[in-house]
Amino acid sequence: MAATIRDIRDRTGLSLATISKYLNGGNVLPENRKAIAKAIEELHYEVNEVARGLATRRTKTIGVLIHSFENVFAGTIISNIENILRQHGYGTIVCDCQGDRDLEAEELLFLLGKRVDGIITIPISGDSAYLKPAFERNIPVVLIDRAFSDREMDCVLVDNVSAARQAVQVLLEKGHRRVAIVCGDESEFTARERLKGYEQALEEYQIASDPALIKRGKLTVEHGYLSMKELLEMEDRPTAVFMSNYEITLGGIVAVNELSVAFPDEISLIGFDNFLLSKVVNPPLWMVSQPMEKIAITAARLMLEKLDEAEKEDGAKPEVRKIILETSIFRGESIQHLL
Amino acid sequence: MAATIRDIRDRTGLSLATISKYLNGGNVLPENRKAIAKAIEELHYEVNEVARGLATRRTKTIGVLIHSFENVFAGTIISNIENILRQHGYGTIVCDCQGDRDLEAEELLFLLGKRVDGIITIPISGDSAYLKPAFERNIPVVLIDRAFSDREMDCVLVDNVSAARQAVQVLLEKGHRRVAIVCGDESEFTARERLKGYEQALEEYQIASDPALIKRGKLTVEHGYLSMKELLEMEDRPTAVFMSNYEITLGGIVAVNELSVAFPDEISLIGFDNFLLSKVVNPPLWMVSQPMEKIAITAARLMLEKLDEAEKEDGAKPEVRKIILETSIFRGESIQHLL
DNA sequence: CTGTTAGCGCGTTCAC
DNA sequence: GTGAACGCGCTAACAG
Repeated sequence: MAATIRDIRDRTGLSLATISKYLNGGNVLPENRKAIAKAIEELHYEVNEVARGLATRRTKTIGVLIHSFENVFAGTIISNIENILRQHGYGTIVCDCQGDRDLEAEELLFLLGKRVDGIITIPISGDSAYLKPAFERNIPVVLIDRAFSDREMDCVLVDNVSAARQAVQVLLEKGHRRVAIVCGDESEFTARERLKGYEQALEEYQIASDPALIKRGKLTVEHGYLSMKELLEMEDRPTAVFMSNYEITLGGIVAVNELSVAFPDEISLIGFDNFLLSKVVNPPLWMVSQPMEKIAITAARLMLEKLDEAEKEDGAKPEVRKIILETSIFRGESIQHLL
Repeated sequence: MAATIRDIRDRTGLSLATISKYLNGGNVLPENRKAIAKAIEELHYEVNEVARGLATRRTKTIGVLIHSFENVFAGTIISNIENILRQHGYGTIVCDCQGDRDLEAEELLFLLGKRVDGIITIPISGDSAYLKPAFERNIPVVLIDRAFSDREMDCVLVDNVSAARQAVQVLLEKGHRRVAIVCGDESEFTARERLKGYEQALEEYQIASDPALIKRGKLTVEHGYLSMKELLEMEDRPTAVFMSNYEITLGGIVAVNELSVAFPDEISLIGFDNFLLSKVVNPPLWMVSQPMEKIAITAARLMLEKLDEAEKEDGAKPEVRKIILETSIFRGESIQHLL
C-alpha cells in the first residue's frame, strides 16, 4: 500500500544505502538527491518510523504519562513539553491514567511497548513501583510535581512547603487567627508538603493548629466543595480558608457561592494554581500560582540532557538532579484585613 | 538489553512460533505454557510492540489529534475516548497542535509515521487538506466537533445551529431585544453555525440583526474579554450577551467583573460549554452545555466500527456517517426577566 | 500442537 | 559516493 524505500530504489535505480543516507542527511551526489526527492514526491513516500525504530533501537519519542487530562495544570505542562522536545527532534506520546494506579502501570507498559526513549511523568502517588519496568529498561525518567519517598530520582518540583507557608502567612499578617486548610490526604506528596507549610506558618505566629480546621481528603472538586461547606457551617467557623489545590479551590468557591457567603466580608479565601480563575471570580481571588511553563520547560530540558548523557557515556554516574522552582502569589481582593 | 522472544526460546527450548502463539493467545500445551510463563517472568520479557507493528502492519493504536490541550472540552473528550478504545484492545497516542495549522499537519505525519490504525481528530479549520496523507494511507478517520466544507467525512457533532438558537431564544423569551453575540470568525465552522442559530432566533422574533452587536474574532479568552468590554462600553449597550464558546465565556466574565457590571441586573449573560464554571460564577451562569462524554464515546465507537469494517471488507462502500448530538441548557440566574 | 522459513521496512556495516 | 548482505524482534504461512 504505502511506498517503501524499495519502491524509490526501483524508481531511481539507486541502492537502498544511498536512499537511506539521503533520508538521514548523509552525503549524496546532487543529481541523485534530485532523483530521490522526485521519487519521494511522486510516490508519497514517508519514512516508516516503526521500521526505523526497530532498526535503530531508538524511536526519537518521549512518553509523557500524567495523572489526568482534565486538569489545567496538565494541559499547560504537556503543551510546553511537546514544544521543547519537538524543537530537538523528539516526538511525544501522551497518556493519562485518570488518577487510577492500575491504569498508571498499564499505560507505562504501553509507552515502553512503543519503545519510547524516555519517560516524563506526573505520578499519582509517592510509590515508584509502577516505574520498575522503566528502570529495568534503563531509560531516563523525569518526574514532575511530585517526588517519591522510596527512591531518589530526577525531578522538577515547586517548593510546596514554602508556597503554602507564604499563603498562610498572608492570612496571618492580615490578622486572621482561625485559618483553615483544605488539602489532600497523607498519601499525597504535595498535600503533605503543603500541610507542612501551613503548620510552619501557624507555628511562627505561635498559633496552635486546630484539627477541626484541617480538612483532608481527595484532590477533587467534591472534596473542596464538601469541606468548605462543613467549615462554613461550623459554629466557631474560621475567618479564612486556604484551598491548597486547584480542584479544591473550584469546589470551595462553588460552596461559598451556594451558601451565599460573601467574601471577603464573611470569609477570606486564598486558592491555588489557576491564575485565570482568580479573575473569573468576583472579587478577584488571591492565588498561589505555579510557574507551569517553567516547570514544563525545565523538565523537557532535563530529559534532553539525560538523553544526551545516555548516548555518550556507557555506564557512568547517573547523578540525580532535583530542581525546585519558586511559586508566586497573585494578589486578589478575597482577603479581609482584620487589623 | 531487554529480553527478546529468542531469549525465551533459548531458555525453554521451544520454537519461536510456539512462543509467538502463546503471546497471541493460540493453543499451546499446558506444560509449555508454564515454561514460557516462567521464562517471561524471569527475564522480565515484554513484547516489543515496534517489532510486532512492523510484522503485522497494524499497531493496535489510534492517533488522537486535537486543537489544544489547554481546553476543557479536549480533556474530557480524550479521557473518554481512551477508555473506550482501551476496553477494545486499542491504545491511543494523543497530540495537540496548539491551534497551529502547520503543526496540525506535522503532528498528523508523526502519527502516521507511528503507523496508527486510525485517526480521531478535532480539526482547527474547515480545510481537510492536512488529512490527505491519512486518506492516501486509506486508514479510518473520524472527526469531532467540526465538519469540513470541502469533503464529506465521518464525524460526531453537536447541532450548533440549534444550540445557539435555543440560547438566544431564552434571552428573547425573557424580553431582551438588544442581544449581542461574541463568536469566532467566519473561517471557523462552529462559529458560523452558532452565528446562524443566533440569527435564526432573531428572525423568529422579527428583530433586525445589528452588526454592532456581533463580535467576531478568535476563539480566545482575550477576544471574549475585549469584546465584552466594548459591548459594555457602548452608548446603546445590549441588555444581554451570548458568549458562544468556552474561552469567550471566560474572557467575558473577567471583563464584566473588571468593569463591576452587575449581572443579571445590568447585563444578562449566557455562556457555553463548561458546566462547572456556571457555579463558580456568582450568581450561577446560564450555559449551553455539550454532551462531552457522549461525543467522545460515540466517536470512539464509530472508529471501532470502521476498524472492523476495514478488516472484513476489502474495498467496499465506505458509507459516511455523520452523527449529530443534542446540546442542553443549564439554567442559571444570570438572565434578567424584562417583561 | 509445534518447528522452519520467510519476510515486515529500515539502518548499518563492510567492500567496491 | 555507492552497493550487497545482514540484523532489528516479531508474525505468518507452511510443513511436520
